Amino acid sequence: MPALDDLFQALADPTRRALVERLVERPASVSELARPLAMSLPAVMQHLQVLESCGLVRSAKEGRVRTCRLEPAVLRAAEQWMHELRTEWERRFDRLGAVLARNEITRQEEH
Amino acid sequence: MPALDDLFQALADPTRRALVERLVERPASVSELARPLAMSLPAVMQHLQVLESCGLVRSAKEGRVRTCRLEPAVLRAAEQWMHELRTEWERRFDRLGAVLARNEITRQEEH
DNA sequence: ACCATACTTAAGAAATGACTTGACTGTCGC
DNA sequence: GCGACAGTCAAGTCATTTCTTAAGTATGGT
Repeated sequence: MPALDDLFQALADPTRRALVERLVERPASVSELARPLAMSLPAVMQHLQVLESCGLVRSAKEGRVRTCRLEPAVLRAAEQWMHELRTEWERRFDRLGAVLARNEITRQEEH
Repeated sequence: MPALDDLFQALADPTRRALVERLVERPASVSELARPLAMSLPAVMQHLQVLESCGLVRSAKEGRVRTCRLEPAVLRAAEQWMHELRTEWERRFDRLGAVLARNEITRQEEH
């Protein structure tokens, strides 16, 4: 699933996670997003492009200011991938535990 | 949070996600994991090292075979990060919706 | 002892990622 | 019109990632 590639890749960078955490509060312009970050404006733009191309962020330009907003639908996909993985693992793990417990009982009964 | 850096970075690669999805079923040896993959064994080892160094996978060597198993605790951290982000966003979004609706009513009452 | 199995290590090629600076392009306010 | 502001484009640099091949180390079976 190449969508997950891009999403996880996007979230792997601390600057981009900071942008996302900032955007969760409210939409913001590019320079507003750049202000607290210790890097050039083009660098921030590149991060925003990554976030936008994986669908996490939408932006629109009005006059000379581009406003960015979060699009959480994609987050849900990743959240679900991890959730299914983890619950499936726990399901198998519990079953394994049950098997081990049963063997333990059986072994005791053999004496 | 550098732990999230490493975890998301690890999950951004489709080969590594495939390894994780394979390991969710049951523990496996290195060559067992490598068999279905179209790449050399050292490449698979490197992927496993990435998974191990972010805490997603544990492995132990017995005789000449190294057995790898999944460690889902770290998954939970990422799952939670995304979940909190998304629910916080939805909370703010709902509140915004309420404000807009109230303004709409107010505007209608003005007529 | 000998050979195959199961990794392990090291070194290097090719592609990608995360920045930088410098030069531009549009808007806004006066 | 003109300067400042908000953003954009284009190179170019440096580090990291992903994969390769080749050679080496244990371990297990006979």
